[in-house]
Amino acid sequence: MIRQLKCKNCDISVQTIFKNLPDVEKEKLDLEKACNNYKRGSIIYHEGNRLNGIFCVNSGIIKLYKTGIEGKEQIIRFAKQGDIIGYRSLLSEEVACTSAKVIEDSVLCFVPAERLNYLLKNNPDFTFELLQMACKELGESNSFLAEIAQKSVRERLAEAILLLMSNFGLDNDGFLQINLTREELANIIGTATESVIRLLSEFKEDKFIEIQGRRIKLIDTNGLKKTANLF
Amino acid sequence: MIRQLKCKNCDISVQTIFKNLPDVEKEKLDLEKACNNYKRGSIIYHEGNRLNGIFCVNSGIIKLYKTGIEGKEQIIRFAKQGDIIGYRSLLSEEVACTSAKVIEDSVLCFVPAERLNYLLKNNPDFTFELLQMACKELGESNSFLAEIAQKSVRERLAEAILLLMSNFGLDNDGFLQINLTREELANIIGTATESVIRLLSEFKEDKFIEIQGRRIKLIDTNGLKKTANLF
DNA sequence: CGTGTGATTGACGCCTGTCAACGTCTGTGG
DNA sequence: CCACAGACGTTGACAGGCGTCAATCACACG
Repeated sequence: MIRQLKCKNCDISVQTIFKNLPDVEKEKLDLEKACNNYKRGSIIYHEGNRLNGIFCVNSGIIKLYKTGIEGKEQIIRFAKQGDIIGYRSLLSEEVACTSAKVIEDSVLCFVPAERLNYLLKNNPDFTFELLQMACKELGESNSFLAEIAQKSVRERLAEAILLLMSNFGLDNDGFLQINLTREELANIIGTATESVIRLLSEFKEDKFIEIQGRRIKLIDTNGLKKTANLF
Repeated sequence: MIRQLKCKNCDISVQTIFKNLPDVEKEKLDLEKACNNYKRGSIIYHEGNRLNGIFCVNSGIIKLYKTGIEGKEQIIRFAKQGDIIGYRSLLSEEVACTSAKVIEDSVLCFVPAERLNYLLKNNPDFTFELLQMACKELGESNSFLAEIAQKSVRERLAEAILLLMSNFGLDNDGFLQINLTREELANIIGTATESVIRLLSEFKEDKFIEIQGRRIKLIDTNGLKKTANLF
């Protein structure tokens, strides 16, 4: 447990779903929520768990994934500063359809289900914003589905790298601001680790990227776009 | 244009998202909505269109799909009696991310955006139900994503047939109550038409199904479940 | 220094997409 | 009523993308 963060003063650059709540609601929220540190590798919740609240990401990166045949992970999405996780299961009143694992040390604020339900009942604007968020996520999920179903592994990897760029950005040296293992990259696009390794080497030869361990430096995004069949 | 259907008396067996609205709201809805007949093959809206309302399916079947490279369709989902379509784009304030095409003659009720927004603003319960629906759909989309990314074409086809069964049911003779072309089946699971044809023949030889033109009769659902790696 | 995790490379072969040819059926127009 | 076009279904041949297996290397950590 770290010092309690105050929603009212929450100064993270990316705003959260709670940003438009009146101050009085934020204060009530502060009284009930719990903020915690999570180390890389920690599991926030497992697929099949029944959640009793949602988590708001104050810092760090979480991966949400489903476990398929023989334990192979399929990464569904990432959550970073300002995102919330667990809301889908809670709202649809189903058990969690993904597991959530920390891939970069994180601080998460836990909001109990009762408080969320209270907000939903008494703040129509809040509910509407959540609805909008869910619809956006649904659109992304649908797009991703079509990509995976129709494109080759090479195209998908190029596109995944571009997506990671637009989600997490580049640092001053042009490196992706998220570092994944080869296996995690493979689990985003649904392929084998070895395939990712071979294709990354090809992208390097094609001068699209440079590689330093897990860090990927973007050199030629247009080349990647062409490879991914995007225009 | 067919005779106006009345939400208040809407007697379709599957209830719609509007079911819990107070009668007074249903009456207002009736004054503004427009009901129409659509023939097989009609396009309701195209990917990229900006929608100015949503459609409620009174009867028939609609397919929602994205168009990929070289015009290849990827079917995202089907909508049948009681479902609504177009709400995702409208709520997220984006252009339509799919096209909607009639695959079985349909009657659709069109609800203008202004009326929907009015309902969202004044009926918190309605908004919440919509939120729940979006979250459920998101869960399905995520599951489907993992299936497609990780399973072989054979497994996916078996699973798709089972999904169609649970969505549309069987008639008295055990036939799926939805008839798709081989190409449409292929576009659900992201494969080539020829592959679907070959695999359907195999499933027939394995005594999982029987085939009469486009109609598929389920014989051994457990066999299909095993083939799909489901338990 | 041993252990474990992750990265890499090579060999191998099957699944599956593509291309081409042909059959079947339906609706349309002469 | 027949010819024809067009959509859909089927089958075969073929190649190559990509998954799998196995061996080796690199690196961190206790």
